[in-house]
Amino acid sequence: MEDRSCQVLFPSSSCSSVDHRLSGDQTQCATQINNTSSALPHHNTTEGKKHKSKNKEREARFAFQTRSQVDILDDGYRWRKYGQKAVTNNPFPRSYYKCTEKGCRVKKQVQRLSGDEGVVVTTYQGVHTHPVDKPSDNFHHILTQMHIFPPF
DNA sequence: CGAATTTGACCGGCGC
DNA sequence: GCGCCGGTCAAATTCG
Repeated sequence: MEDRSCQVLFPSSSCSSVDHRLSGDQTQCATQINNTSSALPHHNTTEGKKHKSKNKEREARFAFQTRSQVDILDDGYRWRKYGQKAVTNNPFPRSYYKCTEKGCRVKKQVQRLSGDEGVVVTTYQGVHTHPVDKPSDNFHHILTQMHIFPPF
């Protein structure tokens, strides 16, 4: 376990099967508000076209722990925070990020270890479809890496 | 002015 | 069936 140069193995070509990606495009979130008469700002009654279940297959997950003081590690991609929730058994909240890349629906989860606030757990979900355009030398020492495979 | 962030609400699954 | 937990969206706000 020597630190060569803070090189992180991304799930690009390591995974055995690459057919995890959808071959078409079904999963499209067309959740758009086209009803202005709705007094309720939340979810329309006429909607309900959320294809979600059916394919319980989840994208491969890649998690690794790093020692950092900031939750936001610059890996060369731009992330947009879309949520923050506190998990039980953890004094620190978990942050949810999404890749701002067009067509790239990669999600990232950042969570601090309970007890060790110096350790940050970053979990990537999905794979990037675009290459990095920025040097990701900001990576700190990777403590542990783990590949989480979908239930099936 | 646009994009990113913040925060609260709601949904969906699971456990009891 | 209800409550809990985790995850996502969406409107408002702030930053650039």
